Amino acid sequence: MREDKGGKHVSRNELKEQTRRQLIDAALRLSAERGFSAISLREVAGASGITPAGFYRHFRDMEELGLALLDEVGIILRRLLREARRRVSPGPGAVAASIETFLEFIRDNGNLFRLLLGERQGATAVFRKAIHSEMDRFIGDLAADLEREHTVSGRPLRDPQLAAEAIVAIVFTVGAEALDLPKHKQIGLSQRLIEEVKIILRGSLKPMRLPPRSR
Amino acid sequence: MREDKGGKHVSRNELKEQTRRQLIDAALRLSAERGFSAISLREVAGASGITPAGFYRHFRDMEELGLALLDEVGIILRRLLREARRRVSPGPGAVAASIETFLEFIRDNGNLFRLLLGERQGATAVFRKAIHSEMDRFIGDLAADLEREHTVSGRPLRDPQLAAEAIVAIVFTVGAEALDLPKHKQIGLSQRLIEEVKIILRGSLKPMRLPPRSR
DNA sequence: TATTTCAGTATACAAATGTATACTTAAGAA
DNA sequence: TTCTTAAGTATACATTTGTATACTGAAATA
Repeated sequence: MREDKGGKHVSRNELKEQTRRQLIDAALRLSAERGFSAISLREVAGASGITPAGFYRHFRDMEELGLALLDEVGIILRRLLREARRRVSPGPGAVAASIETFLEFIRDNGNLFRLLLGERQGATAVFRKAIHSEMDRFIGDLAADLEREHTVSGRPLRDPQLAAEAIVAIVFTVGAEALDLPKHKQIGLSQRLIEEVKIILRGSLKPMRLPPRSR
Repeated sequence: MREDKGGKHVSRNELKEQTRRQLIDAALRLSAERGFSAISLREVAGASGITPAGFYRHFRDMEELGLALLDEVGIILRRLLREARRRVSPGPGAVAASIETFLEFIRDNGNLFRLLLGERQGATAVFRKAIHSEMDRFIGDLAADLEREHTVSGRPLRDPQLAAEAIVAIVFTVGAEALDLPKHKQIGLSQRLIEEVKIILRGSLKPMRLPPRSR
């Protein structure tokens, strides 16, 4: 049995949960460099301080571990939107503030985002599907937010879903670039990102009613 | 030695080039399912009909093979823009036509695009860098095109580079989705894609000069 | 206290991997 | 024609991989 270092009475479930976390964290850490699909079951087990066979007490295989990681991504993404809603008051400057919040989250959870972005095409079909539904959910939530709150000078968006989709595509693409950039180079990136999101919002506004033209 | 099937006089260089192509094609074919980083040197060699050691007569390792694949991607991308310029006359409907051209190319070269998109975060740093410069080049070319040609009702774009960046992000993101979708489901996707690109172009237009407002 | 449960260990094995070495054999040069 | 070059082969080896089996010992349960 695996011993809890120093401690006494540790419930079995607690101990198991603890090991599970180690597996997840180790996988996350290892996948940062070469990507999740390139790391092996044995590596993860080793890095978590258990034997390869022990791995199977927690996950059937690496794919199942991967799905567990994706669950975490989902949680982070939802927290991200909640947080942004809490901190960012609508009005001018809201876009910039939201983007900053997003980039901050990306920095704090780099490895998770790397997983999300890196395994989007690779890996198995199950994996891809899981990632897509996570992204779709995020897009849907963002669309709802946009619909509810985003009106520029009283004009609502014509198609919040479409705008959300475009914004997410760009924000994630640029976010991925930001991930392996030294911090001082990220500033310019976030500026560009903000501009691009504004472009999308502007382009999504319902057209102004033009004053009737005299002929 | 490897024999050319049936034929007689085949120059050594020809034969080598032929094998090289087989390696490249095999790698492309194999990487379609699990992603390039998941395929082995032996697999590629085997699928090309040569022994593992023979591989080294062409590439130092898998990474070098990968870079050769990326070169091909670059060629395809440049051909894509050239073709689009040739077939699509400016004016209304140009966006839709360009997108259709793009999606067609993606379908015809699915595996190459999969490589480009799938390995964007994974793999080694060298790889990532190569992909990024390929993409940047594409963005630059597109920006030049936009600057030269895109004026909607006489209004030019404020920042073609920014618009191009946003468009490429979206087009590639959606294109990646399209890759593993049955053909009949791709139609809706291309509609959405067209809409989204239009949003960006609209949002990028230089603001109209408003008629002086009476106070 | 006696019994059961189960997270983790120890060991083993076949398969696949990247690479090194010496070789064959046809094309090309002398 | 003889000699050289080099694309591809044959073989071998140490590593790493995923997985199977029997096990240990502490926590949970009765």
